[in-house]
Amino acid sequence: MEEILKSLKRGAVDVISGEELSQKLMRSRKESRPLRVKAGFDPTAPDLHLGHTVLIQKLKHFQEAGHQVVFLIGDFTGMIGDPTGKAETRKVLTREDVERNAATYKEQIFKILDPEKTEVRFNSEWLSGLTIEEMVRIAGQMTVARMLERDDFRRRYEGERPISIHEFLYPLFQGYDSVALKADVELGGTDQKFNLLVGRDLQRVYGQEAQVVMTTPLLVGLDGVNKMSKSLGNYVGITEPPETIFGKMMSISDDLMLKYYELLSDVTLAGLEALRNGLADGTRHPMDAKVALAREIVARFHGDAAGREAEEGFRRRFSGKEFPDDARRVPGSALGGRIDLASVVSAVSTSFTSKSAVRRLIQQGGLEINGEKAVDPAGSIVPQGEIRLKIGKKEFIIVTFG
RNA sequence: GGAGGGGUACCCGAGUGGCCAAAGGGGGCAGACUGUAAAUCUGCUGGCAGCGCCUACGGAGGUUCGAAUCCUCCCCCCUCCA
Repeated sequence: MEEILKSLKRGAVDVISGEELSQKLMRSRKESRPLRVKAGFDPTAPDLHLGHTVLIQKLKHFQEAGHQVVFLIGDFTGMIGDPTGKAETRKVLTREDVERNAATYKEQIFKILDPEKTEVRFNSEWLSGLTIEEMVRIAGQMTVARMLERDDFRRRYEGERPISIHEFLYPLFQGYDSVALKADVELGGTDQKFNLLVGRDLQRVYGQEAQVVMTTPLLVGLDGVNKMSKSLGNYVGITEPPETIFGKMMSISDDLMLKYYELLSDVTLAGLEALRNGLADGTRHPMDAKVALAREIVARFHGDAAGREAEEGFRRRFSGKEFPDDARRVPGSALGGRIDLASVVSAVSTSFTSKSAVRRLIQQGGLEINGEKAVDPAGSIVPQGEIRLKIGKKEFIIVTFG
C-alpha cells in the first residue's frame, strides 16, 4: 500500500491532499471499486509530444494500480474556440475536427495506456445540454476575488492586462466536468492547479466527495530552459521517426536526463534511485544512461527493434564519426551549374540556406569536403564523381555528378 | 465618449536625431575539449556579385545633410475615467 502510494506520487508536484488519496485508495481496495481518475485534454492539439506524456504516464501508473482512467476530451470549449478571436491556435473546431482529433489522440495515447481500461469521454455530452439557469447557478459558486487567486489571472489583473469574462467560465466548466464524471482524482499540469481545485469546490456544492487533485510538472524542453512546446521547437513528438527521437533525446543535458527519467521512464523508483547513486559515485556512465533512456522512449512509440536500430545508427554516425552511408544524395544537376562552395552548400543544405551562412560556416571550420576541412569561403568544388559534404555536425550530403 | 501607455531582429528586451545591422539575455549555429548533439570555454548569429550595396525597428508620408529616434495621418494592442 505504501509502495503504491509512493509510485502514484512519483514526480507529482502537488497532491491535494495526500491524506485523502490514501483514504480513497484504502476504501477502493476494501470495496473493490476502482477510483475514477480523470484528466482533461484540449481537442485542438492531437500532436502529442513528450511533455503531454508526463501526464499520460501518470494515468498509466493509476491504471496499473487497477483504477479506472477517464480520458476526457474538452470538445465543448474546443468547438467554441477563442471568442476573442486572438489566438489562432484556438480556432473553432467542427464536430468532424473533434472526432478526427479524438481518433488521433486514441491512436497516440494507447501506445501508453491500456485501451481496455480507458474510458474516453467528451465534455459536450453534458455541457451542451446545460441550461442558462444552470450555468448561472454554477457561476454563482465562484467569486471574482477567488478567480483572481489564479496566478495568471492575478498577474494579468495587476499588470493591467486584459482578462475576458469567458475565461472565468472555463475553470467552472472544467470543474463541472468532475461533477458529471464523479471523479475521485483529477490529474493535470501544474498550470491547471487552480482549475482542478475548482472541481473540488463544485463537487462539494453538488454533494459529492471532493476529488483528489494531483499535478504533474510541465516538462522542460530540450533546451533545458523553456517548457516543452511545439512552437518553441524544443520538443520530441511521439510520432517522429525513431532516429529523430533518439537524436533529440541524446541532445539533452545530464541534469535534464534525470528529470526525464523520473517523469517519462518506466524504471521503478528503486531503479531510479540506483541510477542517481550510480551517476553520483561514478559507477554509472551518464552517456550509457542517456542511451538507455533514448532507447526506451523510441521503443515505446516505435517498438523495441526500432529502439535498437536507432541506437546503432547513432553510434555509427556520432561516436564512430563515420560518414553515414544513408546520406542524402543530391544530383549535381540540381546546382544549376554553380560550383562555388557558398552556392553549392546553400542550395543543398537544409540548415544553412544563405550564402552568408555558408561562408560563416566555412570560416568557423564547419564544412568538410570528402573528409577535408574546407578553409576558403570563396572556394569551389570540382564537379565530377561523388562529393561528400559534411555540413556542420548534423548534415551529411553526397553530391553526385555524371 | 474622454485620457494615457505601447507596437524594435527567431523570442524577450534596451535604445528617444548621427558612434545603430541596432545593447543585453534566451534560443540557434560553429570551433576547442569530451562521454554524445552533455558540461565548460571561445566565436558567429539580416541579405547579396565579400572593406561596398540593399533590406530592416507596425503601415504610409513628411522634416533633416542624416531618423528606430522628431512631425502628420492610418492600422493594431492595452489600461484608466465615464
